[in-house]
Amino acid sequence: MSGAIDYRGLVTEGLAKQISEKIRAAILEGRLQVHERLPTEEELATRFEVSRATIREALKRLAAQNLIRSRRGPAGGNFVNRPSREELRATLASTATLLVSLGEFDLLQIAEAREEIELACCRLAVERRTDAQLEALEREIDAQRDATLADTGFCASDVRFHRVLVECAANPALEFAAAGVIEALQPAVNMIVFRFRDRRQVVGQHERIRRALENRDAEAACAALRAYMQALRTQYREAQTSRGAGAARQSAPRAAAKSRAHRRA
Amino acid sequence: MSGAIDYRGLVTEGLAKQISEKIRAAILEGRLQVHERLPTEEELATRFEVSRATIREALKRLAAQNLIRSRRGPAGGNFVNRPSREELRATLASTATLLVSLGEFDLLQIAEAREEIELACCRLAVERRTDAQLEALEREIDAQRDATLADTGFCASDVRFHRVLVECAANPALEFAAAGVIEALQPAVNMIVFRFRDRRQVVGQHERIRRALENRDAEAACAALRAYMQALRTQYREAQTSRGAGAARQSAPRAAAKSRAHRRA
DNA sequence: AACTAACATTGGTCAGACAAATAGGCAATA
DNA sequence: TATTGCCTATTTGTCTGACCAATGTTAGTT
Repeated sequence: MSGAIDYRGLVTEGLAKQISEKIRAAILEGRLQVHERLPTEEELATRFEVSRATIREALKRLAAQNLIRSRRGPAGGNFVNRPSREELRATLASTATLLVSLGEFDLLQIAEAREEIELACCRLAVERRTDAQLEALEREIDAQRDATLADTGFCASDVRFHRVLVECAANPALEFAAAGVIEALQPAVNMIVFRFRDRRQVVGQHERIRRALENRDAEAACAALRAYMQALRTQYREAQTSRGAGAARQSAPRAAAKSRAHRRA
Repeated sequence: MSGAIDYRGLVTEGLAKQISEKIRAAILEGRLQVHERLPTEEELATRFEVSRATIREALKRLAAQNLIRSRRGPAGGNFVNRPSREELRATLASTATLLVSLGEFDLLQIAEAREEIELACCRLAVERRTDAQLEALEREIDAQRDATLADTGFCASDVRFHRVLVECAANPALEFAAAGVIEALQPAVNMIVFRFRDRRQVVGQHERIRRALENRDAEAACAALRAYMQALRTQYREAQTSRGAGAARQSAPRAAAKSRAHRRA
């Protein structure tokens, strides 16, 4: 009969991977506290009965996830890291950017997701925004009014404006969810914006949003955000259609590289 | 004069890290296509003028991010990975779980974020849901009605129900944003739910949501979701207050471990 | 007391070797 | 013919042992 043997369950993964999983689990389950020091690499090698090179490969995996940091010297070693907000935001944004560059998301879908999340933020923000945040928004608006500002600088300021808007909602979890979606747009926006963006319109909508937050007027804030997103969507569509021919030329080398590549996996 | 020397720009980071960044950049910028094969470790070592061990540590960093996969043998090598949706969801959920376990997020904040995002999904879902998705929701509801289902199974089904709900919105970007926030709750919910969860109430609200999606009634769907979240919040609060004494006892060993740990960094 | 130099500890890198997996070719066998 | 066993080349996985580099400690010197 065919069910007589359990074909699965073989441990085929490398030692380094297994070890990194074990340490990772220890961190996630709290058996290793933040800022606690791991045993030295030598001792880990002894305890796991593998060589130090294998331990180091395992530790590199964790370091890549910012779960540990390492220092040399007598007081050195490998320490459990407390990931900072900024690092996590960067990780998230990088993942999201990768997804966009692989073509997993449509720009219009991202815009829709942004609209929904930022609308929620607007509703919460009118209650919770601080004066300092209002000033931060104002600073970005001022920066965006500067006609000598380069396009990349304008886009960066745009992203910062919306990041502050999300922060006004005073909900780290929502901030976390929004970070990927907002930052993922930046490179795409940068590619499009150089020709199509109407700065005055954008600044005007930013100004409307800021004023609505100041007056704690949720309706006005949402309306302004909707207008902003509507304009953004229109610009995307214009850019997409007008880039049709250029995009085909640009993507040709990639296709060639793809067929040349060894794809034996 | 003081500007004669450029004091910055010293490379203090390890070779492995620098190399992994270079390869990572090549992937993100499209110079390495998905499924394309990297040079062999030996050749990379030659080209970068480092040892193979260093190359391997660099590759491990990328492997930890699921950017590459490796296979042995003549047709083997290191290949650029196309991250699957499922892997990314797992990565996101793991990051979110870490944040929760580090106490970065309050459960009530997560609930608020979930409510906002899932409300948006409900509004979109009533227009876009498919019959297959309705059936998937129905299946989870049936599973949740089974009184013999263990608590962990009930929670898992609950998470799946809401995941399908998010999928109904037919927006991958929104799905991406929601994944972390929803899955981050699972372990916390598991810890709380064993005593406090009223299954019938949960199932009833799930049923209301499903029916509202079936009838494409956005108002009803949102109302049911709000009720679900309200109940969840109440349960959190009950659990938090009633766990006051027990939590103190549970956290004692951790505090001891913390003071015992070498925190020389 | 303050500075200096040697020392010990620990991660970072290197070199070379062998083990293990895997594809392809080749021959023996039913 | 089709299957099986075996050999070989290639590439990643792991091991060993060594030395380099950073850094806190400590003893010695001024």
